[in-house]
Amino acid sequence: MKSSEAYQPEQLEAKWYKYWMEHNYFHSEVDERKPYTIVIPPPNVTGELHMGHMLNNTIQDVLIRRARLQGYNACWVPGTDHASIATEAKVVEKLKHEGIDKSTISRQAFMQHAWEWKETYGNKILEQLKKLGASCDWDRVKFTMDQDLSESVLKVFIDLHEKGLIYKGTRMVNWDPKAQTTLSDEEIDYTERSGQLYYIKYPIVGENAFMQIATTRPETIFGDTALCVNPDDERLQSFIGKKAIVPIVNREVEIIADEQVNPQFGTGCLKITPAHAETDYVIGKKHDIEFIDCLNDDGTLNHYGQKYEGKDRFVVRKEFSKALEEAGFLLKKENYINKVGLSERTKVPVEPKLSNQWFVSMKPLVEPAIKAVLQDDSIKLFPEKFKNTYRHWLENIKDWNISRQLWWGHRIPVYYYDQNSYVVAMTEDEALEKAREKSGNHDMQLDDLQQDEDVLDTWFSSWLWPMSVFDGIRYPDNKEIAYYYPTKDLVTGPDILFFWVARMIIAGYEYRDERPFENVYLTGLVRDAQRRKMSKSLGNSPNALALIKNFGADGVRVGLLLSSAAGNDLLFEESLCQQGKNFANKIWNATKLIKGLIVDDQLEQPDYAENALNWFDQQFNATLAQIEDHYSKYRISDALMSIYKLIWDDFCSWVLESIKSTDQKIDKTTYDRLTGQLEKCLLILHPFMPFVTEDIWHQLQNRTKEEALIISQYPEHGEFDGQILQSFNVAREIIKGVRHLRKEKNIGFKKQLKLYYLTGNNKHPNQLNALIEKLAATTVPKAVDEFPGNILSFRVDSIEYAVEAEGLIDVEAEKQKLNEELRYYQGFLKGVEKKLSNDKFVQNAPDKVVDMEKKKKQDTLDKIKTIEESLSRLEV
RNA sequence: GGGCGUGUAGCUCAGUUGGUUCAGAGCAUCUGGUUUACACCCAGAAGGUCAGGGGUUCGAAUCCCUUCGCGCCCACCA
Repeated sequence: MKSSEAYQPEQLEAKWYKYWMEHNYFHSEVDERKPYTIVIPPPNVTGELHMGHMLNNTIQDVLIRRARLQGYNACWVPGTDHASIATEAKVVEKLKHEGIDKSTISRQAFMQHAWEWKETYGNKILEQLKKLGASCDWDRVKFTMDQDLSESVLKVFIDLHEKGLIYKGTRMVNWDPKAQTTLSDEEIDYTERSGQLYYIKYPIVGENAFMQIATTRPETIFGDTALCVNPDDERLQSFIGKKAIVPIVNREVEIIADEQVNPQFGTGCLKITPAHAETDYVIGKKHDIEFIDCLNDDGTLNHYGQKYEGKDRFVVRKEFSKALEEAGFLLKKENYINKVGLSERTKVPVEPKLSNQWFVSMKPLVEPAIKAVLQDDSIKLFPEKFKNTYRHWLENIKDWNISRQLWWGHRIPVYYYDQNSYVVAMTEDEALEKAREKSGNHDMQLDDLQQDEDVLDTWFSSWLWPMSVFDGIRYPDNKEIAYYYPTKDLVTGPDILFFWVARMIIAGYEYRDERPFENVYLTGLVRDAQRRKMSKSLGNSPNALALIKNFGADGVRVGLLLSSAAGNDLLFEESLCQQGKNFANKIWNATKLIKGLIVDDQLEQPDYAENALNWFDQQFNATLAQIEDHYSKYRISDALMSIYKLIWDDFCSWVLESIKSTDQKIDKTTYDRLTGQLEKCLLILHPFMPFVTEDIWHQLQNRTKEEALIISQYPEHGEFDGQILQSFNVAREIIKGVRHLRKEKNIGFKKQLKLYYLTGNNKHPNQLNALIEKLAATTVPKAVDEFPGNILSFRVDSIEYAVEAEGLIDVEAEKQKLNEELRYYQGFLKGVEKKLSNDKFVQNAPDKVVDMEKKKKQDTLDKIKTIEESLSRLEV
């Protein structure tokens, strides 16, 4: 059966991946070659391969495989991120299923469960990457909580602390009541939610009057400690300095004034809840207002909530607003759309909360990061448009809250020896030593030390990744970091430009005084055909492994890359992968054709074969130059498209069709050159489709393991002969012209046609006659002074060609067609002449452009002439 | 609210400093084709007022203004 001979990726891919691994081709060690390093954006250790990973890692693999072929010492370091909050959430969930509540077990016990989880599931995503063909150096797998990386993290914490850049402070932070930890600003998604704006009366003390306030969060009324109006608000000025009573709570609070209050919004009067809102906090601080925190860490109300104590904030909102209404304090409710910050991980609304946390002062660190990207281009962003976002963030950078109230992660290396005094140290022993010295109490014991309960933000380890994977933090002078750093390319999504990319740059300059990478390729998001984000809840995210199974890794890789310019979102459809798979099949079959040829030493090389092969050599070089240009601009999909067309159109449709013979016999010269050309195609395609190319590479010749494609040599792009390309284009147009006539007049391909062209025009590529004869199925193009009677003509450039067409000519139709053509060119000529007779044009336009216009005029005149001649022939 | 970006064929996008015959590619579509690499294919064709309007210029998809549409980032008003 034919179908069984089609390309079957599944077993082949497994076979070749194993082969590469067995021969250690992915492994890199320091040597005298130039390094080309990529560190993987470490996926979450809990993660599973999704479309975003596929895209992103395919691009990295393309870059690293190409570098390897170009003779660089290519090193792609894989690894995973401990992802503290995400992983901890999963482990908590798992324990819950087993009937274990996190709060009932010790930190130590929890960590044991978490590590078990990591050991069991942590390598899943890396195994999936192998299926995709990722040529990572698997001897170098790193995990952000490995011993060496953890020590690096602590070392940096200690160092920054010594530099005075880490401090502990009370700030309004984002609190996730479900995970019960703080979040950084970047870990919050704002979404619009329809809620209600409650208008509430606050009676004035000693008067029969009241203030109106508008709030979306009546449950925070228990924390109200002031009311505030704008000092310039004439309507409300008279209330300033008076006291109001918080309804139901019955607390007397002062009415103060501050410019921050917007008189236009709501009632113009703001209730101040300093412990539960950013603005209120600022105003509260400024006016020295009492802080009342009425919420528990889990989002329920505390004793300040009176009878609502223990109830969730949203339950209280409902119940308490009802109570206000019943007591006559609620004036009205309005529907109101406001933006609510949701925790990225747990999806619950974030609660602003006053909290004592660790921070990094960022301002003193950012200068080199601004310079590198925005001034001297030592780090390039692709696409460039992200520079703006990057600039904006860095120039307005805020201090980084790095403490998280979690267990899974790097525990903060701070040890308290009394309420307010602490030391920072790598180990307990070191801490003890320092604490004894600092306190003067030399009898202090380990038990007297209390380590900070919090762990560090995940990104506090990720920002060191390009250095820590080579152990460049602990040992700044080690050979590996000196060799592999700075890395070459970073491929990641724009969503973590601040989280991660910018911070890596900051850390790179702070700790090595050097950029962590040269180029940052920011991929777009993978969306579905309706432009929706891929998500589990929508169920629109295809299963990555199933895709690979259906279309082959090569097919999926190509499918993803064909339509994904840097920074552009990718609208994923399976048909893209189908296109990729079809391409693999195409090359597979081209190989089958070539392998099926029978070399006959007696045969001479036919002219048409030489024509085609000569042309393809030039075409290959010209295309390769284009491809290199695309790569240099990180236009990966354009590079792929160029290769796709080179192989499919140029090699298969033109070269193979040219050399094909009915008896499958072929001369040695042609055969050798043909396989050579296919091999060059395989080399440049290999980064995109590693499996099928490696397989064919070995099919074409019996190669030793040292000759594997993956470590072979990338072709240099040489000069190319424009003349050869130009002549071939003319020949190709002639062939297409004949084919077009055949189609139009319904002339079968098997009928050989007599082909003429008018003498007097010496541009016809005589040397390609054999090729034309073969591919257009005509006689050898014959130069004549005048065409014979019954012909159909067409023009290539300004050369007129004709095939004999006895009995096929509809004179009227031909005339009509020619007249249409004539009208078009006459109009065109008019335009050109008008331009040329415009003095201003001739004066102002560069000579080159004017000459071009003159040539245009001449060409058009020539064309008109031939058309008129054709017409006059028809008149006879 | 502040900032950035974007609108080109049915879809996804190229289109360098304004200047070749510049309006392009891939996919999808239409027409014809199958004993001999591939129907996961071959050959041929059709598709656009470059979002609308105005301006600068000898010349505008490209530069400027404006209207409309879309997207992203930042800050957030209780």
